[in-house]
Amino acid sequence: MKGIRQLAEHLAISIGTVSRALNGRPDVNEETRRRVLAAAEALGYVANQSGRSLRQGETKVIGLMIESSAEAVENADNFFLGVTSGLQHVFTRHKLDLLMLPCPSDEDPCEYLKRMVARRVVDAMIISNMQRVDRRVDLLSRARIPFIAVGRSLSAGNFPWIDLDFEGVAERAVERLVARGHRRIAITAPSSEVNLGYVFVESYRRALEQHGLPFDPSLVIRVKSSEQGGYQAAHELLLLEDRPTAVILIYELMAIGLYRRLMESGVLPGRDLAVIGFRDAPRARFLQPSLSCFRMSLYDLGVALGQMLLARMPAYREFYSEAGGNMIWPLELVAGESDAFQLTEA
Amino acid sequence: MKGIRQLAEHLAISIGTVSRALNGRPDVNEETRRRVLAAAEALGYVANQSGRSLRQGETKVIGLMIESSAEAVENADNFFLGVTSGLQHVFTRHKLDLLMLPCPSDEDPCEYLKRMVARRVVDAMIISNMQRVDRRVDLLSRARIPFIAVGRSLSAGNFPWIDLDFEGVAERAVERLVARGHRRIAITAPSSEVNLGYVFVESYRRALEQHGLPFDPSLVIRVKSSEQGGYQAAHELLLLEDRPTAVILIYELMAIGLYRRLMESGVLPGRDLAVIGFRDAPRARFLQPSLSCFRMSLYDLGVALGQMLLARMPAYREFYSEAGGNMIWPLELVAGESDAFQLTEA
DNA sequence: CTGAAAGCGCTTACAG
DNA sequence: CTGAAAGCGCTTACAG
Repeated sequence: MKGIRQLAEHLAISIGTVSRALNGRPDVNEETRRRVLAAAEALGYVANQSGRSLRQGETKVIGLMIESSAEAVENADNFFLGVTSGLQHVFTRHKLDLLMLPCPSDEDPCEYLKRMVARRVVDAMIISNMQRVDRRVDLLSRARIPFIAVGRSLSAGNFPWIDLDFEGVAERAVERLVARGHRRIAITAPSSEVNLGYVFVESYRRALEQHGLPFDPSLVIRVKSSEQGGYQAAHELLLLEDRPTAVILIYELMAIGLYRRLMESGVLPGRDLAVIGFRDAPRARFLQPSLSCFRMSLYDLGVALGQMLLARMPAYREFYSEAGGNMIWPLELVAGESDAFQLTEA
Repeated sequence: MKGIRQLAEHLAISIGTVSRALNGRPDVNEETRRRVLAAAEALGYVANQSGRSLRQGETKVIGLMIESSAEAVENADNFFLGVTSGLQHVFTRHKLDLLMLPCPSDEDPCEYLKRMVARRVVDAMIISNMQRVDRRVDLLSRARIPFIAVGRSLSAGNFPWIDLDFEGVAERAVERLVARGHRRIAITAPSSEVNLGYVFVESYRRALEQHGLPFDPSLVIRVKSSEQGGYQAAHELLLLEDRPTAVILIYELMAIGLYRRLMESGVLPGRDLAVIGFRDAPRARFLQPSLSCFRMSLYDLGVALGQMLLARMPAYREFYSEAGGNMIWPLELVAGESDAFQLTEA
């Protein structure tokens, strides 16, 4: 089946009526609609998206931009696939399709986005991996493309985002460790300019302050957000003169490499060093001793992102309360054995 | 900047000339072309994709279908992000964009694909997660959409695919284990209808045969392709009456769960049980003792997939030799300590 | 309730 | 080398 014209000819009615029937317009005879739908089904007709998009000025596609940098490829823990389900749950109701736009690692993310937006392949965008200063925010704002970001950024005053509750994580982790007698608490931070690193370190600094503990820059260990980074972090940690008694990790998979390096040196997590991980990851669940970490539902985050995005789109606004511009996504502590010991005064 | 019309007005020339200049047609005055390109750049004009697609009958988009089932979300080891880079490397040359089409977990993959194809959002498709009988092959063949599959299937006589060398993996794994004195060699297989499970088990059966070993169905342990599956596999393996002395794993991350369960029972991989993993995964590199497994380049696989796909597309055929319909992708053995011991006669 | 027609933004024969 | 015009497949006021 080629186009609507062929379908109309086959039914011996006009293309206008076919279109109206297919699109559920009320002003169509029910018998006619039935015939049209049956014929479309039988002949496998589905409207050409380019034709629709061109006419309607919208594509019915939402884009999720992801970056396939070498680091991401090696280490991403399928954060996005998880979020995707939740997003689709929301979008499906409105017959919107979600497409993932992978930015090639050798292309500037902002240029890539500009190209995709200008070509009008999507009606709205979800961006993530927010940088401290992120030109994409400006780009999308100026182009008036509805968008939502997974993560805060210093860029622009006011744009919609949902970010993980790094403050809460840092606060509860520090509190928990302090309660167990720790005074020298290290933290890992990403070596890149991704904004969450800054947010996390700052939250940690404030949490220490609340407990009257000094902030020691040498305890902020900057490494790649990967298992290798975790290994490296443990390595650096072991070399510190006045070795910390606890460490808080920023990235879910770091724990695996960290454990490995610690054990090579006979340092046992949960006995010689308290470890608190970040997001609960399936891969990390098998760690021994079990890792204290924070849990969240990627699916629910996806749903929230989807709803907040649609609330910004004129065509769907009515279905969703604006619900403010942005949101801090809570994480729940999952207590493990990796920080269960009480530190005895050395 | 809205459309080509505005750009043409601004330059006081016709839209035809603007289009030709932008598309690099030779029949344009160089001075004119320069002006057009400069204005487009300055005003941020990029051709609306719907307009182009409609006129040209092609979208310049290649789709990569991925399935975001719960299992995939939990466990996929970013196979696709890795392949993506290689694909883009090939597509970029032809100004083709790669989009990932995530099939919602509650939608039938074949229906989803049908919808995407009928809407004409892509010019060609890459499909994967091939089922034993996969209706998508038929669908795409009949719709005459160029496509390539990552994986074989029993469906249809002749369609283009690249699959991993399960035969070679099974052969070399068995050979290696036999050389170390093993006679009872277990294997894990996926519990689903995914075709690679069948291929792998059959290859294993043949490899045993070559060494005069009997095929014992109880040594084929069917579990989910995940870490949890690996844990489960170890559990079942330990319960076997005549316990095997070696096991070959089908999925990269299984090793993590398997190690965990073995160690809980005081069974040490590489001493009490020989283990050979499948694809080398970053996460598995930290296993202790180090895992013998097979390595491949996802990037190179992506390049090969991209080239083979373009060879099937009339518009790009000339740049690529057809190079046969399909291909077995080799994997290289990475020897570790998990199977390094010689089995002494019990 | 239905049909005829316009037009979304582009590219491309066709004239000149 | 450039312009005017047709037409890709749709949807949607507008008549009737």
